Amino acid sequence: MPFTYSIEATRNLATTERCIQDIRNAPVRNRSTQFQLAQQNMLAYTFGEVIPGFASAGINGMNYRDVIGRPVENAVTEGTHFFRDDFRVDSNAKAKVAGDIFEIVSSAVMWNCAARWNSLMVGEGWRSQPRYSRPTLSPSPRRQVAVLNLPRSFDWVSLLVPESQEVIEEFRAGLRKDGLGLPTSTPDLAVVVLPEEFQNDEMWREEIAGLTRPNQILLSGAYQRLQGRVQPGEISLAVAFKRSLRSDRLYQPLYEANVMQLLLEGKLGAPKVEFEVHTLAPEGTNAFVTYEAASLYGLAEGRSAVHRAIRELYVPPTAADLARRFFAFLNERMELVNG
Amino acid sequence: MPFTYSIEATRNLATTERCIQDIRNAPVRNRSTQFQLAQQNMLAYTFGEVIPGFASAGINGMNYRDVIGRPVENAVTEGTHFFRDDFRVDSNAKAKVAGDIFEIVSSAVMWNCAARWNSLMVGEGWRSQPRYSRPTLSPSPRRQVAVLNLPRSFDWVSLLVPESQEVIEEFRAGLRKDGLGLPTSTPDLAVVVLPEEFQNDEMWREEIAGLTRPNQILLSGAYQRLQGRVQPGEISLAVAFKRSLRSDRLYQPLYEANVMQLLLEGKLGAPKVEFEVHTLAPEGTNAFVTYEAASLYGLAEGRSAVHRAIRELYVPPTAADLARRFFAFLNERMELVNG
DNA sequence: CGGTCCACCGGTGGACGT
DNA sequence: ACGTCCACCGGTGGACCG
Repeated sequence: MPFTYSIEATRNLATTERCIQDIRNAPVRNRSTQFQLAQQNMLAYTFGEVIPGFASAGINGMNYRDVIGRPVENAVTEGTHFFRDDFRVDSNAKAKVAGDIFEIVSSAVMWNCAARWNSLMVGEGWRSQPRYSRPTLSPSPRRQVAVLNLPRSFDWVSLLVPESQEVIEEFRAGLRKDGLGLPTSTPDLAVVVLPEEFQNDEMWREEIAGLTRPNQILLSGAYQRLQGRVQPGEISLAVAFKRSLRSDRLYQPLYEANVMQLLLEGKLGAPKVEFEVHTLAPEGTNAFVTYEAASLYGLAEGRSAVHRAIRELYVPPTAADLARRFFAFLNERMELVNG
Repeated sequence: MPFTYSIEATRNLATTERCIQDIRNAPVRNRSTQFQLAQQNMLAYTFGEVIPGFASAGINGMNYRDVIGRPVENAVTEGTHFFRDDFRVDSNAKAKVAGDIFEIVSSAVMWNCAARWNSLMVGEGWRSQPRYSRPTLSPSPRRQVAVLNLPRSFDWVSLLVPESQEVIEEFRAGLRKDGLGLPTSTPDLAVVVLPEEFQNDEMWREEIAGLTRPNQILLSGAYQRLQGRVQPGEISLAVAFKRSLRSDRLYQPLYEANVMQLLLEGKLGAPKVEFEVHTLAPEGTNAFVTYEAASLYGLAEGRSAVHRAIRELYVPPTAADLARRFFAFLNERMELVNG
């Protein structure tokens, strides 16, 4: 499965494995979709043997926006090849798939970073290909992490150990008496401290070679292994991925960060909740200003150590930059965990 | 200008007044748009002599979703008439225009409600056509209101009197020292107490007959008259309009309501900030749950009188329902203003 | 008049439940 | 198989600025 479109590779695909599915004779009720962008097949096609940042220097250092755009590009090439002038997909289809791909590929990059990091933490040394500078934090198996790409409809509270969930539940019970609530949703990705019971599992130290369907399932299902096993202070990082920004599309992360900070810092005594937003097209500077907003919870309490709700709006230039930055983050943040 | 498409009316339009503008020979840079939905012309065409809720019984009681959909429907009819098979607009064009139309038409309905309300408040009695039940609050010129459809890029803080803006500025200055901020944006619409200097102006008591271009300008520019003249406690209602909902598109109002509550209630001593969301297609019940969220500011302070950030998610069945509900709101809320 | 910015939302691929 | 739900974002018309 090639990163660069290959007519030979495409020809060898079973129709169910193709990036474009012709559904003109099996339409979805109430939709006019003629061709589907089979997003999981697209990932397997373009990234089946490639994880950016852990591939060739050419890909690791390639403009990340172009890397992320490649699956749709390849799919359109395939669709045009098979269906010529009949082929058409709505811009909203590309938008949806491009967004999911940015999230899934970035999660995979961070998954491999975590694998490499964990391998160092258990005393296996620092892998050298491709080369990243070795973190300086003193290794400890207790400082391993898990990268969790969280699914649609998720509630990040379900990651927490039962005792912590109960604290939140009691708090909510009080609110419910007044017809109020404080629903939680989710960031796209969470980095958590690897619970003790998994610290000898090799799977958390294995870099994946590509986003084959089995590896997609491994990464997208990883969260299930950790539900109910994370301490409030062990949610080390939350990330929202937005391929491009619009001024009205900035607020789900901003709001969720505020809620996480109220519950984790305010009710559960956790240290600062690190929540960041990644994008490839910020479209102006307004978003950077919006994300300077102070965390409302800290403000209202009149605390001295008020901080931003969103720690940073990050625009990864290349996959290698994303990886380097994540290693640096781990090197700093994991010092909080007793080695 | 007919609510129902009329080939005769269309024929009499100058090309600059048409709902569809052919820009194939004058394309916008970096866009592939062939035909523009001229939204202001569309409003003038379909609502030039009609304000729903203040029109015929047929329109006032018509499904509001259909009312709001009419301008795009008429425009597509026009485009098909003039350009046959060449005519095409992207779904995102319809989406943008439909959203703005929902906002502008709903603002016009509420503008006329305010006019009728104000006329009662200055002692002119209760207009009877079309019939709405007479509010019971005792009339006072000081209880007049202004309905402000706020523009893109607006900052609601600019409505406040200078002294209040200064309080907020000082608060922000303190935050800036730590590299923090608390930027404000805006609801789509604000209902404010009419400042004393305007309480004899007739314009605030005049119902408009339709959304002709001059009337569009009157309504969209009204906010300029009140900037710097509103007391913190006089922002009576904030509204966000969202024609349809998606789970990720709920949060700008939710966040902005929280910020307004922190600043107006917390820093400026205003009573409860009423912020609501209107939609025509909630798509499930999830949004109702999301909007049960307690206001974070009140929560953190541990106050007794905690309330929701968003008071209600409202789905107007008809324009008459929207009008009735707004009259009822004014009847209740304006009691806070000394008569 | 051209370029930039703003905030609009509907069409989507996949997960899940019946 | 089918229906419902979820959260993805890019193409827009107009305001504003130089």
